[in-house]
Amino acid sequence: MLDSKLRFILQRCVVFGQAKQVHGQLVVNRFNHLESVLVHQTLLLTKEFSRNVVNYVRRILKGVNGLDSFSWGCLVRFLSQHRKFEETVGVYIEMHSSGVPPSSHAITSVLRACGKIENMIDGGNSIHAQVLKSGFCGCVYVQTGLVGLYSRLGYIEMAQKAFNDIAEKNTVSWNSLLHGYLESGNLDEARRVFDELPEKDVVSWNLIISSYAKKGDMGNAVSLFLVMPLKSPASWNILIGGYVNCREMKLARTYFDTMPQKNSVSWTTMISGYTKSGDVQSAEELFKQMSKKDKLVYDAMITCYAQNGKPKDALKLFSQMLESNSDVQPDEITLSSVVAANSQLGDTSFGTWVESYITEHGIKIDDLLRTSLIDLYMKGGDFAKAFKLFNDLYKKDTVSYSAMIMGCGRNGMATEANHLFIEMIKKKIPPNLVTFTGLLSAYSHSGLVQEGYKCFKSMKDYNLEPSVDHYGIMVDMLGRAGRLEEAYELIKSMPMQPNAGVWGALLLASGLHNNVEFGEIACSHCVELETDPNGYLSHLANIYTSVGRWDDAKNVRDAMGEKKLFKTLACSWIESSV
DNA sequence: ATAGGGTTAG
Repeated sequence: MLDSKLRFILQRCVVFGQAKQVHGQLVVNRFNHLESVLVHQTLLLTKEFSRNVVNYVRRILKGVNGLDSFSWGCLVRFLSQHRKFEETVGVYIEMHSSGVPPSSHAITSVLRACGKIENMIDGGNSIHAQVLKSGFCGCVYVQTGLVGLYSRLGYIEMAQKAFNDIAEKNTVSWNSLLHGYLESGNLDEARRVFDELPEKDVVSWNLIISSYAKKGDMGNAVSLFLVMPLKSPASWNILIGGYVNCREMKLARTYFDTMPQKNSVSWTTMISGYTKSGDVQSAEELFKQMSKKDKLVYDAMITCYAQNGKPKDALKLFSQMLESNSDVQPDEITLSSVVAANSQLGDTSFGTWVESYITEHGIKIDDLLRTSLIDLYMKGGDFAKAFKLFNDLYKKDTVSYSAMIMGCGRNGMATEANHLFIEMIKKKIPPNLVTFTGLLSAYSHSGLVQEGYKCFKSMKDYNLEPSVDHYGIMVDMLGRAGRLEEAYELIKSMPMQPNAGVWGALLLASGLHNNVEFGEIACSHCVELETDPNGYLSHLANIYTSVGRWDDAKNVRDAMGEKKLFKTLACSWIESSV
């Protein structure tokens, strides 16, 4: 009787944020057995993740005498719900080694966490073994947790086996299996499971629809969407996401505008869609309309600016994010975009700021953030720092190698670039177009034409088709070396239309070697391709001057600013060059 | 159990 009254009072107190005072009273009055209620209530009422709450609960758990399976389970579940998966596993292990038997909540939560961590199959297996010993092997929730674990880690046969063992399967069990087939890419089998599913709920529908949407099969996605009996906001968001992936922003917008209950996922999806299609203005409009902005929306908008050549706007928004006293705090994802923005501005000093910010706020530096820092330091010429960060990478990949090689390329460090390239090939890390941009510019800056040529030719060995930019670098390299004829031949052999950059490289080289013939050809193309031709024309005029053709130089200078005149000039040059 | 944010070139 007393207990139930106390329980009630306790709950009210926690609601009013007085957990700590109540806890003191409990200890003084030796009502320690009620501490688990306190833990439970505290965690239940904590909607946002809070480090303080976790520390507080852990302190209580450490102080509790005797086994409190329930409280530990609450904490494990809390961590898992807030996506702190490594910590979930850590606390579970701590609980286990304290001799506390796991509750079913603890098991399902830790299984979920294992499924979200890469290479956690061993951990998952040992928990599976514990389940078999624990007496929870007949519990649907735990068994379903096992299906989910194997599904997420990609062991679909194991998932199917765990599923078969469930005596009374519920919809969640079915959905977990469905998820497994979708993850393994077996859409046909997934569809079979879906069709067999006795009581489809909104998640079953969302799962199958999202797999069609991910594949870009919007026809199937929409027709299922239309017939599903009850739509959740997620259903709408899945469709919007599907259209975003197909770059069908108009259609995405139609669904976004018609959906009855937009949530912040809907807004973020739209903003990142506009980011990818370069429509900063539409993204900005949506962002401004949003009333309650969460961290992910801020991230999306900062990235939008950073990826669309507006690094200053990215930084402005970032400082707004820091100033707002709400609960949006930057993390490693925010910072990777912010660092990228600073790289564009060439502000290396920012690196120092970020690094101290990271230490102060306990943000973990992951490989993506590290890669953006590498780029920042390489651009700023702080090679020692960049190489240190590079060596600290947990897993070096195409992007991080390319960032290094690009940095070497910019700074004419051909030996280092080549060394890095050989290393990545040895490690079977596939190079991409960016890698070769870096490599070629390294050779170009060092005047290593032979090596550059070989490198350019080798692109096809990696199934890479050189882009306009690669041709541009090659033309620049050959041209600087005085091999203008070859450069011109290369341009003529291009499978795509040369752009102003390519012709500009030839023009520049013609200037370096006072070559009128190629200078005229190159200039005429540049003039055709660009709206403002004066820079090119002045280059050409200089070439004429350098060979003593004063009249021609004067003609060209007169033509500057007069569209008609240079058009006629351009025509005559093109004719004469054919 | 389903839906949203990140790094390398131009």
